[in-house]
Amino acid sequence: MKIASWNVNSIRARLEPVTKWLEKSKPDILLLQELKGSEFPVDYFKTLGYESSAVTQKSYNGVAILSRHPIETISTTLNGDETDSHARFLDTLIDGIRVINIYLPNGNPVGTAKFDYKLAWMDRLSFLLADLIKKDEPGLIGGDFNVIPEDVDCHKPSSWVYDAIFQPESRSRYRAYLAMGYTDAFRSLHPEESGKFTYWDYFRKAFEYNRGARIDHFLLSPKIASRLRSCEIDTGPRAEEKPSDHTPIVIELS
DNA sequence: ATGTCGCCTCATAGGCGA
Repeated sequence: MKIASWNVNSIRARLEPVTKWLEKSKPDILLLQELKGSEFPVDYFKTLGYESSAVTQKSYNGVAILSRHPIETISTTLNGDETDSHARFLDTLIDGIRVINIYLPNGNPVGTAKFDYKLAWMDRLSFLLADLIKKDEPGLIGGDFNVIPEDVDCHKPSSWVYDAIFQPESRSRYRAYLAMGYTDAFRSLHPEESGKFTYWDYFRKAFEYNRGARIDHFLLSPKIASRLRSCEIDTGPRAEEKPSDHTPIVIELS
C-alpha cells in the first residue's frame, strides 16, 4: 500500500503536475493540501481511477484525499473550536486504516493571533491523536504540518529562528505527538540523513541550492508503525516547470 | 527588508497568505 502527501499550492494551477505524478507513481492514496479554491475536480480524478473526498474553501486552505479504494469520510472538521471555519482537516477510513489529512496552520507572523491559532490547533489535534492511541487504532496522520521538527530538518536554523514553523512552542507540540507513541515515518527510516526537505521557497533559487525545510510528515500510530516499509521524498515534481513550492512525500506499508 | 507564487477584487494593480 503506497500512500503519499503533497501540498500542491492550488489544485487548479497544479492539475497537470498532479496528473503526471499520479500516472508515474501510482499511489493507492494521495493526500492533498492547499487546494486554494471552492471547486474540487471530483469527476476528473474519477476518470483517472481515483475516488475523492475534499474539504474546500474559497481562496485559501483546502484538503482532499484521492484513493483507489473506497473512502468513508468520518469528519471534515477538527474538534475543539466550533468557530473554526478553515478547511484544514479531513478524517477518513480507507481499507481499515484511519487516514487523516491535515493542513496545519502556518502561524506567521509570530506574536499575532495567527500564531495563537496555530498552537491552539496543535493542541486540538493532540486530543484526537491521544484518542487514536487509546483505542489502539491503525491510523496515520499525513500532510503539511508546518513544523520543522529538529535543526537537521532545515538547511540553516539561523534563517528560521523568527518563523512560526521553527518556534519552540510549535516544535515541542510536534515532539509531544512523538512522545505519545507516534512514529515520524521519514525520520524513523532515515535517522541520520540531513538535507532532506519537502518544501523550498520560490525565492532566490532556494530549490537549486537545496535551502529548504522538512515540514510535510507522516505520523503513524503504534498499531500500524510495524507495517512501514519505506518513506521517501520525491523531489522530481519540485524541479519541473511551474511547480508547487512543496514536493510529495511517499510511504509504503506492508 | 527582500525575494516569488496564486488567489481574489471596490479587477488588468494591489493586497493577502504563504
